[in-house]
Amino acid sequence: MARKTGSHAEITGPRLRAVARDLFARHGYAAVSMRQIAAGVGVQAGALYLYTPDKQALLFELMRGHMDDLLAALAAEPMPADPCGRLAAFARFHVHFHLDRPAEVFIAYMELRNLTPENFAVLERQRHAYEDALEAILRDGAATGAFRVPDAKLATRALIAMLTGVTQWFRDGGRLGRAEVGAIYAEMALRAVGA
Amino acid sequence: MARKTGSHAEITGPRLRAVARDLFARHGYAAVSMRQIAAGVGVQAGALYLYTPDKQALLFELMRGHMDDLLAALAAEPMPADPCGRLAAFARFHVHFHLDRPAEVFIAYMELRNLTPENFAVLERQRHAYEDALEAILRDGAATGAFRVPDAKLATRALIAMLTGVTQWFRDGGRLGRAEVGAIYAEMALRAVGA
DNA sequence: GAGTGATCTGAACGCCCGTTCAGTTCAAGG
DNA sequence: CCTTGAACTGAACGGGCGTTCAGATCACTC
Repeated sequence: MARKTGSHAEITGPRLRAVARDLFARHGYAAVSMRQIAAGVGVQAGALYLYTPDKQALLFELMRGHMDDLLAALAAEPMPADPCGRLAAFARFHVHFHLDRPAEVFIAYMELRNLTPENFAVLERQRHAYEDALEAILRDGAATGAFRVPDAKLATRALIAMLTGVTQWFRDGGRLGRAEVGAIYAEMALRAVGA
Repeated sequence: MARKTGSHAEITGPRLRAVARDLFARHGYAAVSMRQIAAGVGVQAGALYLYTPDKQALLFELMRGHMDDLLAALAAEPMPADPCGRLAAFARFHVHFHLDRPAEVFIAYMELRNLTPENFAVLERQRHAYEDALEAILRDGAATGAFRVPDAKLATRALIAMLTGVTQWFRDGGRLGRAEVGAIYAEMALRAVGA
């Protein structure tokens, strides 16, 4: 009964990843079964293994892909020369990027402990690379006197936590729009480091 | 082979909760089995049901207990009269309280989606009550002109996310001590709202 | 020292898990 | 029209899941 009309690898593959992403984000990696994912794709569980070696790879590829996108998008973001402008740009970028990908963000922050140690190490490196970009901005600003930060590493983590938190409450169609929210967060970030 | 020497309900009950807390925090609720918890307690799985009606209740009681403690501790915290002093006190309180309970904090932020809807509603009310305490400080400060916050609700969530983030990186014996970290976070919180 | 009841074991219940694979279907190429 | 092979099914594998419960054990009371 296989090979129904209109079923192709080019459709099933991406669909698998989309379904897995949404289910992992909603219920958590450990609580989602391959059979549930298969049902969402519209296929039997066995067929999933034509598109992924196992469940762990499905999770890892989702998370690594998200971090790849994040790092690439940050690199492509136009950055002003002065520390204040750069911090504001970073904050707006971070807020907008994360608001555009709520499912991926949820997974990226919640499922780290479900990665194998080797896969976890890869993600840690990527996360570190991203944090380094912000830390560099803060160190620059502290050096030029634009910012007052007692500890650049602490401030980096504090700001990222603050900015990422936006995904936990923001809903489209609410009281505030994305641009508005991004601007307010950028302003709070600047003030937090004494700009 | 039951009723070994030295086995008592007063020991097994609390021990069950401690083991469940640590395992839930480390591996996640969905990934931990009752048999694993029983092994940690030093008992067969069936015996756990003398101390909890089911796995869900175990999770819920841990989370509700944590929020009860949080709200009670906040109520008992001495608060200055002026908004700046209150915000600084709140920030230091939040950082210290959360650093003292890393396992509970992890569970409280990661396992909300594994609660039944009724249990989730209870936790939501408690979380809301806690956020309201901070929001009241920000509104007071905004009213007296001590703070500049375009949106008190947004600022509340931003600050709580920033402060709670401390648990994700702080380790005892590291470069910075608890009091130091609490002071820096308090300073960043004050600046973030334009104090 | 007999009896009681709290405490716990160990086996079982029905069910779901991730993964494998022989076999079936069918669009496309020759 | 026949062959091929990509795409998929459906059943099975061994194992773990949460929960229940009859029965065993033993500190304690009287």
